[in-house]
Amino acid sequence: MLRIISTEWDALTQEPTFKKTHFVEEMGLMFESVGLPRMAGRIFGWLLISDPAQQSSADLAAVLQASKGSISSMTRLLIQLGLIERTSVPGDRRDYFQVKPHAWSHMTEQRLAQIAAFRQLAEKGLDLLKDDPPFLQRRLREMRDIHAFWERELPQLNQRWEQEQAKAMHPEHS
Amino acid sequence: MLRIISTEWDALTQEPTFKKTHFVEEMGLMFESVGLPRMAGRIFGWLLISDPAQQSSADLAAVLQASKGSISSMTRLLIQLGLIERTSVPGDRRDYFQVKPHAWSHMTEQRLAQIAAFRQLAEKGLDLLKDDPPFLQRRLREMRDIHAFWERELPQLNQRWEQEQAKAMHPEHS
DNA sequence: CAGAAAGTTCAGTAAGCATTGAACTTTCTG
DNA sequence: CAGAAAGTTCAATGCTTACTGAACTTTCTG
Repeated sequence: MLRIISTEWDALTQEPTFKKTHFVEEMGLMFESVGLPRMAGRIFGWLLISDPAQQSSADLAAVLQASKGSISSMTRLLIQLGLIERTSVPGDRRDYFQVKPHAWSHMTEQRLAQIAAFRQLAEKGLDLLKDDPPFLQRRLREMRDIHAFWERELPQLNQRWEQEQAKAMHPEHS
Repeated sequence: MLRIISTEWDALTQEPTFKKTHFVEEMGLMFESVGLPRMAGRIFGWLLISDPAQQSSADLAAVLQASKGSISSMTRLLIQLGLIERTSVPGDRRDYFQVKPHAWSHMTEQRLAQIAAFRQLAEKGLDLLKDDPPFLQRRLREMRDIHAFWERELPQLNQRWEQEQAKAMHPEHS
């Protein structure tokens, strides 16, 4: 049996190359640094470089050496975060997962919700200090104002990104 | 002994009011939701509403019911994050902590570093797929492009904020 | 409808990390 | 310089939470 051993031909074997494993692990660490489970990062990382782009639970479990249960709960989390989606194929009992197009805009919305929460908390704090001298309120005013600023500007920026994307898709309209 | 019991007069007793405790706890949860230790959030929360704005380690330990060790390591973390700073008073052995002015701009820089890391990781991934058909590369191109976009735009937005702030401080120059 | 394959749930385990408390170091004071 | 107060470090602990594996449910096939 001839077996081609190369970092380039792993599409044939569907075994992750050393470099690809490394990429997957890096994404795992990245997710951890943002406070998300490492395994969620691994799954997302693999779905970014896998061939084909759609991978079943069994595929993921095999490649990432993880249990079915872990794959199940982490894919659920990733779907909830809006980073991946589930696709099904007629005549195939299995579900497939793939990274969701425009996943990152969705991430921006999540971020925005966080910013809004911080602004609201700052306002609660200001209410507690409403009878205190202004210089004691400064800390909280700064917190409130900058978050209100981001809350105002980020959606606009996101919109601009989406417009630019649309333009890049139809360059003949420019 | 006459003891004034009121939610408004706690500046005299330096005991946190129920509402203030609640604020502190909320900030703790907020920090957790961003992947930071809850105690760091509590400290930061208290420093946002304390009177005076400067608080010693002993103050923090007493108000937050935490150990000296915990205060020590969490203040170190907050300083490293750029959220608080240490101030010393001549003729006073103690160190005081206070929220750092413009702390949030510093947070933006941290965020920017994260975005840059994501863009770089996307580029690593693209390199792994450089011999694959373009449609397999799309996932990573999108990730790379949007992060490059934020990397370009966020600093500008931050600059605009700082300018607006400077203007608000010297309205006579407008 | 029986059997099998796919997927989910959940109790138990393991690992990581915040937190404590005690020992240690540093810094100031009389 | 001795003593005390402030602050840091670090080993041990407890808690949270990711992860596993087995039992269970669902969905498809012959």
